[in-house]
Amino acid sequence: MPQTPSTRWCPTPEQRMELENMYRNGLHSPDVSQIQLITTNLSCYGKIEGKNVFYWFQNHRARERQKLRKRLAKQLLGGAQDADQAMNLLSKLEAQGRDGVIGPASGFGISYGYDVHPCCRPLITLDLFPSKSTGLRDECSSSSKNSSCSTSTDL
Amino acid sequence: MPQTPSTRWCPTPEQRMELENMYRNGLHSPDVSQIQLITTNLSCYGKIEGKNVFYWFQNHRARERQKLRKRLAKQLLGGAQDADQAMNLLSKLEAQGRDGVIGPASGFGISYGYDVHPCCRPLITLDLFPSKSTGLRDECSSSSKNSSCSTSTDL
DNA sequence: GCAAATTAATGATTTATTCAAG
DNA sequence: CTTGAATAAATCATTAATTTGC
Repeated sequence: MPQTPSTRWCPTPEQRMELENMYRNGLHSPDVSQIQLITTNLSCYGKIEGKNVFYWFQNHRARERQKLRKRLAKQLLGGAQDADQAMNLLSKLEAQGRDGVIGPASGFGISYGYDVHPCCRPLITLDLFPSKSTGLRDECSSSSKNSSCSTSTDL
Repeated sequence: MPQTPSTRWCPTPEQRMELENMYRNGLHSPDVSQIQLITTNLSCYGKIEGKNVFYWFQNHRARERQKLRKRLAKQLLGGAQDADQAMNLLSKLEAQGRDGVIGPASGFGISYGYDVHPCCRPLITLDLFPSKSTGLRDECSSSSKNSSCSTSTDL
């Protein structure tokens, strides 16, 4: 390697402070002209380019969000309230389901054997969607994990 | 409210993950039999009913659509004024950077004496986000702490 | 105190999504 | 069904903190 001539931008404290202030003040996704303006103004503190600003905001958004999300996810593990108005539409569903062919009898409308087993295997890619995958991308990568689990998959 | 009378379904992380995976894999609108199958399979992770699955997909569709729509509206409408906005961001930014904005920032190299700000004044609250504010729903918006500063916004 | 080694932060790239146009 | 536009998520890579042994 020749020089490794400072391959990546390193914000000065002033630059960082300004950026953080802007973010805190509500500027989370600056558009191009805003980025240009920011860049111009921050350049007096040191070398900086538009893409640096762009990346900074992108990374900051992502990391703030991930930080926040982790906290919420770990703390909020439960929370049920509010009656479900769902019943209304559910009737529609049930009606359809009745006409359906699959379930032996167990309509999925109400009640169920709910035991919170950590037992089953991922069924993510079960063959639920037959009409989608005509080779645009590698849709169902992996998959085929169809692990029983009471699947009366008699499709 | 120590009771939370289980009025509303609360997906387990596994259930949510599975649902999101299915959605991502292209299943946006499962029909009744698919919903039945999903419900049966996910029930091993905890209590779940067909209507929950149905509503989950419905809400997820709506929510995704809203998210994206918001974004588009923000960019296209907000930037339409200058006609310069709806560009490819990065290419523009890179071009800007390559053109050299100011100079090789002489003086922020390795020495850790970050006292390099004898030039600019606070530009934190410059008028970067005047009327767009992107605050369609989240963000704190507000801002507007425009501290005079007389930034000649001469970009 | 100081550097080599290790770990944590964070800038920059790549990848996978989304809905909508064509 | 394919492609366009635009991320945000995931990942890679390099810089800064820190730990450690001397």
